[in-house]
Amino acid sequence: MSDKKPANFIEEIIEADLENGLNPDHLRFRFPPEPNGFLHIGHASAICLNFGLGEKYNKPVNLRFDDTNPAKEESKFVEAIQKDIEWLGYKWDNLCYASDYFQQLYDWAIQLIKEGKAYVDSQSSEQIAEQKGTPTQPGTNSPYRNRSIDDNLKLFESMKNGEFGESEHVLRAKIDMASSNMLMRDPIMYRVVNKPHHRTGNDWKIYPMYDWTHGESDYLEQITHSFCTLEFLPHRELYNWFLDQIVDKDKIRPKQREFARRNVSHTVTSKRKLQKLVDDGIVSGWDDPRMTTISGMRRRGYPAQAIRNFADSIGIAKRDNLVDMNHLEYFVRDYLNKEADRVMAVLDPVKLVITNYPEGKEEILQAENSQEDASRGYREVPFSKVLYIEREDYREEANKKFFRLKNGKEVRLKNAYIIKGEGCVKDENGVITEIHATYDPESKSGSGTEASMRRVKGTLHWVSAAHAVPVEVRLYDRLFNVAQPDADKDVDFMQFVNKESLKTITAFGEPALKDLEVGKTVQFQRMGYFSVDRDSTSENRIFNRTVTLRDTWAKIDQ
RNA sequence: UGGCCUAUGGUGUAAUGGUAACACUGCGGUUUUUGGUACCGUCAUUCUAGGUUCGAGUCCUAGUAGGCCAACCA
Repeated sequence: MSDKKPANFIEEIIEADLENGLNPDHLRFRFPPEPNGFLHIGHASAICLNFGLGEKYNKPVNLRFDDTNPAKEESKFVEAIQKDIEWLGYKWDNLCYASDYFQQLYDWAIQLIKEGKAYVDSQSSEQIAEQKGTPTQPGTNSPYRNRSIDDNLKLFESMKNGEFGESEHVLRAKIDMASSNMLMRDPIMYRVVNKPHHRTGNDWKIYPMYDWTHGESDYLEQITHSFCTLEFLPHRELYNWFLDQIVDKDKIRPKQREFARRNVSHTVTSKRKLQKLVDDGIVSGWDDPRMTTISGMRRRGYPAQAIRNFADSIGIAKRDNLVDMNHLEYFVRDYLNKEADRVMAVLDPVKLVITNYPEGKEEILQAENSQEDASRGYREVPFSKVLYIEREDYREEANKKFFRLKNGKEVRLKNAYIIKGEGCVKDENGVITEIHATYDPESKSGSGTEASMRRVKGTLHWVSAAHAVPVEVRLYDRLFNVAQPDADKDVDFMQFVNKESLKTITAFGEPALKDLEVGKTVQFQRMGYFSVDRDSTSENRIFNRTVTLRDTWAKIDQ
């Protein structure tokens, strides 16, 4: 039993089982992905649930690949999925594959046939579908339902031996064609698939269906609690029926329970839709930083811990939900605020000339790496007469709500001096090409002088023009401009793609940017968090905007 | 025109028959060498109608709304 109060109904189920005599030493969970695609934010929630349970109770969690359909599955997904789970920071106990159980499943199927509980149906899939009925109408029995056990055995073996083509025969459980649960209407247990399997090669010509495989796999691994999403709720009856046929009373009987899938706004997670975004070139691939795949979020610079904190915070329940993307972003900022070093980079540069600063003079200033954590120390930043600042940080005139640089008013250059706006130079189109300011030599940051302590409302980031490092910056925004792009089945989700979800610019950064390694995330002060992309070369650093800072000025300015 | 699941602020979750709580967002404010962070304040008669009870968000009934179920997918 856990020392903590149950956080949700899933934990309550576990606690109740423990109180009713389940030996806590037997607790075991599993995460069972199908290796037919990349993991996304929805999977991340399920991973955090199952592996989180393992951590909470200090009990093992298996990673099991549900690889029963060689037509869709590939080993590259097996590898990608493992990488994603490891990146999230979880460790599985046993690495399992449903395909490891093919022989056992086959043997049990033979047993069911011998007990008269399964039969070979030789109709087309259309005929079988027709007899299945509808949710409001009962089904009818297959003409092959009462085939002799011997015939069933022989046919099933022939299926296994590859003597039939796909769809000629299937093995069905004999349950109840009139059940109100469609899944109990003689569900298919095996079908012929003429494709090599990524692990078993050509050993098998028949492959077990999900329902026949999943519960039995849980049983073989002695999983106590098998948690899945709500759409599997009707499968529970069948899960239990299959277990009833083979379970040994002295062993753990796994229990399936269901929770509501957790959805995040402004994104899609269906494999088909993600593929479409890739195929249409809307994104650069499955790990494009705009994708809410785990690999995409990793590349974007989202910390694994932020995703875990997010999953933890949204909880788990049974009602439909749509969690706002800004909730996820909150945890990204929350984590990065504490963990990311600060640097200065100017995204939309305009020249600032300090007119009273000596020509040719250079100073090396000390800049703190983090206001949140002094122990992270200081770095050196060069200062000189000509700098770059953000174009939006200067106005010739502005009201007093604008506390950035304007003519005749003072502002502080972060880690440097207090300056006063003196004017600007414009080109023939009226575009500002150069801003002029004077500095107060007594006001150097950290000097301890009275002038340096002067209270000035605005603080700007800057980069020395002569020392500026040009870097490519990819400004990412939400991929969709509506909360639920796929809410309406009759409306194409593609029309909600945000055309401005990526803007690529060249920014000027302080020299320290050159040394950041791929995957490192820093805060560009006042601008947001940026992560070094793997497309970077030694000459050209490329930064992905992970997330902006909260920006109350942007709202005021509107 | 069947069966099953669900319904608590803008969003997500909690309250296990006894004063509707927490987080995010929004709004207002304090602090600040990031208009960031931190901190403070503020935003709900729990889908509707009946019933049980001293007492109902919680239990019961009916309604309403949303979701799931008719792949040889998982």
